[in-house]
Amino acid sequence: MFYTIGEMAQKLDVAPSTLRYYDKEGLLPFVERSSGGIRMFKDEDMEWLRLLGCLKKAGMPLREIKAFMDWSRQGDATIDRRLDLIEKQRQSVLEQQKQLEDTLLMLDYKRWYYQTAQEAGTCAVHDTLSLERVPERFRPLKEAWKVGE
Amino acid sequence: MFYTIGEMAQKLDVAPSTLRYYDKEGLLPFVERSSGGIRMFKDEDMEWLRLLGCLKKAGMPLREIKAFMDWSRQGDATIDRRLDLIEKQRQSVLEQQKQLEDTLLMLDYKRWYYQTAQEAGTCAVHDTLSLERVPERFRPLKEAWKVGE
DNA sequence: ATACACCTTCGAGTGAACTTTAAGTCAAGT
DNA sequence: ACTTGACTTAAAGTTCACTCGAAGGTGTAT
Repeated sequence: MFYTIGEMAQKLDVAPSTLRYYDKEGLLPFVERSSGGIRMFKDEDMEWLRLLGCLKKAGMPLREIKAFMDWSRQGDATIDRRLDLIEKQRQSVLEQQKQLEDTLLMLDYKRWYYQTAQEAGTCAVHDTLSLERVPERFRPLKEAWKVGE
Repeated sequence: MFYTIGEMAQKLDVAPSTLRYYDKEGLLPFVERSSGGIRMFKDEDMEWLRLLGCLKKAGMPLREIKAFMDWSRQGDATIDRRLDLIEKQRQSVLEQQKQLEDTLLMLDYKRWYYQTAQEAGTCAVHDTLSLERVPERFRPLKEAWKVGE
């Protein structure tokens, strides 16, 4: 079962031009062509494309994704390098998770801040708010950051 | 206590040119200048800059961060819009967290895959590996994705 | 007073990841 | 055979977030 670039793009929710761009950059060396030159995507191609999307969302640059792809095609001699790359990226994801947690706490604080201000009709309520009326989870944040407005 | 752009950049671990760029884009309307035109950063400016860095790492474009900054300076009439923006970004962070968790599971699988391959000296071990020798946490992944190489 | 490090603006350049455009080809339906 | 819509390429354009270079000003130490 084959798909055209448009069908595959729809399945993956990306623009066809994006897939052409990836192909041009050598990230899709496996896609076959019809006699007329039209790309024919297979179901198994989607696995690699999903992995690609996953790595991309984790912040890996296309150049590194390509390196991984190239090494994969070179066989067992590149296992070490591939493992290194995976571990490097894994570390990066762990750091990003920590970062997002900090950001979420901050956003939760801001949300509470503006919800409170909305009810009062003014941000000025926060000037006259004693510390014990600030939810506990936000207190370390206020101290470490002194986040006001 | 005032800091020059270089000192502030060092504190925040960014390039001075980055801070000048942010200023040019209207993200730092509060920085004062000496009589000679040199930027004088205050300690409290760092709070906003840290918030900025936090939002940036959460994927918020500078244009939206600027909107938030502009609204903040316009006073209580913009509380609703600010709350909307915060909630939108909070939602985006929650989605990113889910995404990173998926990616981490995938990277953990790949790590196990290549560690196993490294010990065996070849990726071919995985062809002859029965399903019950694949760690349990990776099995749903294999099924949903059929991730091989 | 002069040296020196660091500051200023402005405009141009960079790199990543697409996206669009133009000119043309392919394949299916009538 | 012809129309139509989706495909092809190459090259140029876009957006984002910086980053750099040139030419000149600032401020402090000696």
